[in-house]
Amino acid sequence: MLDIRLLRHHPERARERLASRGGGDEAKLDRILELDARRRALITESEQLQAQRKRASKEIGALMAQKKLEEAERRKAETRAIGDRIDALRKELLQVEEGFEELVAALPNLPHESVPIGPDASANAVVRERGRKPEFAFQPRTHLELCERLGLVDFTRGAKLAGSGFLLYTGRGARLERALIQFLIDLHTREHDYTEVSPPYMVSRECMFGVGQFPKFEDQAYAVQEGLDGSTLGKLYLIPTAEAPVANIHRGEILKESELPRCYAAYSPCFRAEAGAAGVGTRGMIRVHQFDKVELIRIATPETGYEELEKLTGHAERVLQLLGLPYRVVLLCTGDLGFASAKTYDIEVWAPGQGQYLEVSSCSNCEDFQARRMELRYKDASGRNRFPHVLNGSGTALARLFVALLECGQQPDGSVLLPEPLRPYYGEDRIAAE
RNA sequence: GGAAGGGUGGCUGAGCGGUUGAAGGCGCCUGACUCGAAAUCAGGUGUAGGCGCAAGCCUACCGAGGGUUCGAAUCCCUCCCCUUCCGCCA
Repeated sequence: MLDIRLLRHHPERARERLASRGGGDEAKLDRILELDARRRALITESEQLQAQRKRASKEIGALMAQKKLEEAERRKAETRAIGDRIDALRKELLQVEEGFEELVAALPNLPHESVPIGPDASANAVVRERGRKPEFAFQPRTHLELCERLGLVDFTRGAKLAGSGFLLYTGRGARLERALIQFLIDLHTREHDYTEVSPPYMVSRECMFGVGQFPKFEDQAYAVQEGLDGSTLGKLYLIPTAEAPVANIHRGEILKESELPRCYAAYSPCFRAEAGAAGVGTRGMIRVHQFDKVELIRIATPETGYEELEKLTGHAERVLQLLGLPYRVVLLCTGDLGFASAKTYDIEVWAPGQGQYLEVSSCSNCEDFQARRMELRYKDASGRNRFPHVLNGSGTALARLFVALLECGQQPDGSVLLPEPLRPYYGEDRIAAE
């Protein structure tokens, strides 16, 4: 949620920044400002009347105490009229506020100045590339072939169980997945500064609103229904990312500045309906309805928000460095930026079987956009309550990491050599060909 | 799921229709006393919104939402959460 004061005092800046996203949201500004003015006028008027009524009520109380009942009755009748007027104003205020809030909540975050301006992914900037792409003396196989030959994932039966887009990891594939989760959590909690948390995999709509997932992307979420009657449908949602529960851990709280930054690492499965994405790149495990991910969250002061973003991105990169996977870091342009984010780095890993980079992490500073939505604040040194910056990044998504590990580590004999740091977790140095 | 009891400020705990944003205590901050500290004494100590250059003024908030009333922390209704007991259950 954007700060209404910012919109009020610097509408031109807001208009320009919103326009840079290319979503046309700047067109809503005039209406928002109009509703804001009306809203404040209504508040002022009704509060003046309330003050008047409050005074009158006290006087009536005094009259009653003095047994001046007749006069008290007369005053009651007068005061009732004030009450009626207040009710009418409040009713209008409620309506105005509803429309106002709906519009403000629908505005995306303002891109940071350092974000390149552009309409879509083609304007993203590659910030750095690391690692050497492996060269093969043979035709590298795709992860699909490797999974099949090594018996790591049963795509057919996965689809039988829940439809296309659901995976059944089997045998050594399931073990590798589990090893990766363990490896990632250990990395972020031991070498980095994260506290491990294990959140609910369903959250309330308040949480979904808090991170900016709702209302805009409601069609991308799986809604859960409890029991037979349907009365609970829409109360809980399967999380599309652990960001949804974890960023909300402190919703509605006032943290102490000395407690910042708060850093959490969480493993969770992620559920995404991917409505409208059917048919496009849906084969294999690159785009699925359920995948595992380790998510990193940092809650920091606004002063340190952007340092924290670099740090967070570095933590996610460390994963790929340790696993010896070639990757690049991409700075998203204004048009490609997520709804809640002010600045995002995507980390893409090289997948030789695909001949392309796959996004395995997205590290964002949402500034105070989410904090506002979830009423998360902190008390600064001078005792003032402020909204902190909330950052999130994948550290990292697993299905695609799995793909890159297989495709990069494949050997001429069809086995897959695992990177050194992963071996203790997996228990062997390779996935041998059968 | 059933029954009972609860949800009041940073904590504890009164209030049960009127001048209560909320007694008392604890904590915290400032000052006095002290060489210093403790103890003691005095004062202060919530959040949000509106108006105002500011000082400040006003409004709302006692789990959430509605209702009754001139007036609600106090009365009524609905919902949520917590505790205990019972049931069910991984």
